[in-house]
Amino acid sequence: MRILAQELVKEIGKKVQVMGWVNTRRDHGGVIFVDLRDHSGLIQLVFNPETADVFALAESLRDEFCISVCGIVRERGAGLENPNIATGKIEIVVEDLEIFTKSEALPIATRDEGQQSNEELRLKYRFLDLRRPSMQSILRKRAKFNKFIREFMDDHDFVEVATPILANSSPEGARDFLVPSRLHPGKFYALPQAPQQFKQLLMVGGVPRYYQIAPCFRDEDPRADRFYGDFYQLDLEMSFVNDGEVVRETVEPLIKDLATDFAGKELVFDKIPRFTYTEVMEKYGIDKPDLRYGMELIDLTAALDKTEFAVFNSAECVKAICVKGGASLSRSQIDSFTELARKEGAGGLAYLTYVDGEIKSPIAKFLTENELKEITKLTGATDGDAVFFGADARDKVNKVLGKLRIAFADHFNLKDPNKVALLWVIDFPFYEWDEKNKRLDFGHNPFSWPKGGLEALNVDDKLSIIADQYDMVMNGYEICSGGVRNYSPEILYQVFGILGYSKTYVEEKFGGMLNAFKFGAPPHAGCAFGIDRIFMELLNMDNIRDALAFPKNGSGIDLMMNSPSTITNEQLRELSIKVQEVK
RNA sequence: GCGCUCGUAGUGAAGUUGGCCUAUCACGCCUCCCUGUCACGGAGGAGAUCGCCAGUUCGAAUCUGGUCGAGCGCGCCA
Repeated sequence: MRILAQELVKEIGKKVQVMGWVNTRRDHGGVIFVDLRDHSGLIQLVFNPETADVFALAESLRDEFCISVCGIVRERGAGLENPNIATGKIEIVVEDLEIFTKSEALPIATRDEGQQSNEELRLKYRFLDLRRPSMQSILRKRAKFNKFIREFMDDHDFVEVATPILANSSPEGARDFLVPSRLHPGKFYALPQAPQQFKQLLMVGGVPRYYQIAPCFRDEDPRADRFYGDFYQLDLEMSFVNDGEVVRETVEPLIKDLATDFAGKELVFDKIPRFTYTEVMEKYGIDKPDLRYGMELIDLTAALDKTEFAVFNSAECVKAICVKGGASLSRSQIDSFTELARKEGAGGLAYLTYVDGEIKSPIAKFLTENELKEITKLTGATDGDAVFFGADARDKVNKVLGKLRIAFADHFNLKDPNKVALLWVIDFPFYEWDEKNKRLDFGHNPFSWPKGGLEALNVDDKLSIIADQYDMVMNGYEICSGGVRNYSPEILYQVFGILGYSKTYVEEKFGGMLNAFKFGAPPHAGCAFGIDRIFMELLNMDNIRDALAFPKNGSGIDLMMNSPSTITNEQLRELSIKVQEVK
C-alpha cells in the first residue's frame, strides 16, 4: 500500500501495511523512530520495546533498507506533530517488521537535502539517485509531459507510426551509429539520426498526418543542452501542405500549452512572432535569440557615415547595444566583457556610459556632439545606461554583439525563469559557406523545398537561395526545426548537384525516397521538436541529463551498465568484423 | 581534436605563496548510552599512500612536466 498522506489519514485507528525504504532512523534507546519513504512521501514509524523481537530487528535498520511493516495508524500527540511532512500529524505504531533487503553503506548522497554527490557517481549509482524525491518527481513529470503531447497530437488527427530503428546510414549530417549485419557481411545498418526519410515515405504512403515520439541517435559530442547518443524528438509531418505556416499554426498551441498549462509559466508573446533568418541575425546576432529580454542590435552604420573616428568609419558595419544600468559596470567587469568580444574576433570593445547627464567614454573625444546625440537617440540610452559598439564586417559585428547581448543578460539577470519567449525563425539560407573546408554546404536540411522551386536554384549567387525552412526558438534554445519538403526528384538532383554530388550518388543514398517521389507524391511539410530540451527548459533544469532516467556521460559511457563494451571473438566472427587499430 | 576549470577517507568540502599536515571539518560507517525524535542527541573508534607517473627539492596534497578521468565551452551537431 502507498504512503499517500490522504489515504493513511483515513486509516487512523486501523491496522495497515506499508512498504518502502528507510529514509532515516532515530534510535532513542527506549524508542526508535524510522521515516519510511516510498514514491509518494514519508511516514514516521514508531518501534516500542514492548514488542521485543520486532524492536531488536528495528535496531539493525539502516538507511535505504527495503522493508515492510504492519502496524496501527494513530494521531500523534499534541506538540509531536511535524509540519514539514505531509503525514506529520500521524504515525504508525509498528507491530511487525520484515526486512526485504539490507543496504550497504551508501556510495552517494541519497537525500535532496544537503550537498549532492558529483554526477559521475550519481550516474554510476543511478538506481539510488532515482530514489530521491526530486528525481522521482522528474520522472513523473516526464510521463505527464509525454502524455500531454500524445493527447494533443491525437486530438489533431495525427497518427502515431513507429519507424525502424535499424535504418540506413545517411552521408551528410551527424555521425551515425552503425550496426553490422550478420546476414549480409560487410554491410551495415545505421541507427536513425531522425526518421526524416521514413516520414516522407509515410506521406507518399497516404498517411495524412504522422507523428512519433521518436528515438534518435547521433554520435556527436554532447553539450549541457544536448545528449550524447540517444535522445527523443517529437517528429511530425503533414501531407498536402505546401505552406510552412500551416505547420506552424498547427503545432504552436501545443508548445504554448506546455509552457502554460504543463509548466505553469507565462508567455512573453501571446501571438508568436515570425522573424526571417536575416532579421534575427541583424537584430540579435544569433539564429536562436532569447526574447525574454530586448537589447537589440542597433545599426548605426548610416548615422555614423561621416564620422572622423577611424575605427568606425573604416568598418563595413557599426552597431551598438544599449545595456540598461550598464553604467554601473566596474572597469574590471567591462574588461571581462571586452575579453569575451576579443574571443569572438573583435579588436576591442568601444563603449559610452551615461552618468549624471554626461556621456563618459574613452572614445567620446573622437565623436562629435551631433554623433553622440544621434547614438543616444537611436539606442534610446538614458542616464545609468551603457552603450557598447561593434565595428567590423557585418557578420562579425552581429556575432560579437550577439554574444555580448547574452553575456549582459546573464550579468543583469534578465532571463526570467518563469517566462517563456517563443518565436519562429523562417527563410533560412539553403546553402552556406563552409569557411573551414572552403566550399558550399547545406545550411540546414537538404530535403527542404527551395523557395521559388527549380528556377530559383539557377541563380548565380547560390547563397541567396532561400529554403522553406523554419525553427522554433524557446528562451534561446532551438527547440524545433522543420520545413516544407522537397518532393520533386528533379529538384533533389539539382539541390545536391549544386554541391557537386552526382545523380548516381543521390540515387544511391536516397533511392528509397526518390523512387517514391515518382509515384504521385503529395506535397508535405513538417517539423521535429527536441523534446528533451523543451522539458529541460520548462523545468528550469540546468543539465539535460536529468531529463532522462539513464543518460550517458559526456564521453558516451553508461557508467552503470558499463557500455560500450568489448564483445567476444565469436560475435565478431559471426558479423564478419575484424577490429584493428587505425592510426 | 582544441581551450578553460576540476580531481583530497564511503560522501561533500577545507588546506594549494613547499616545512608547523603525523592532512582538518561535516555527513555516513562501527561500539556504547539515551522512551518523543523528526536531517534526534551524547561518548568513543575505524577509515585517505591527497587521480596516476616522473621530475625539482633536505622536504611535495601544495611547484614543474606528462598521463588518465570528469564538467563546461569551441569544433561538430544536414
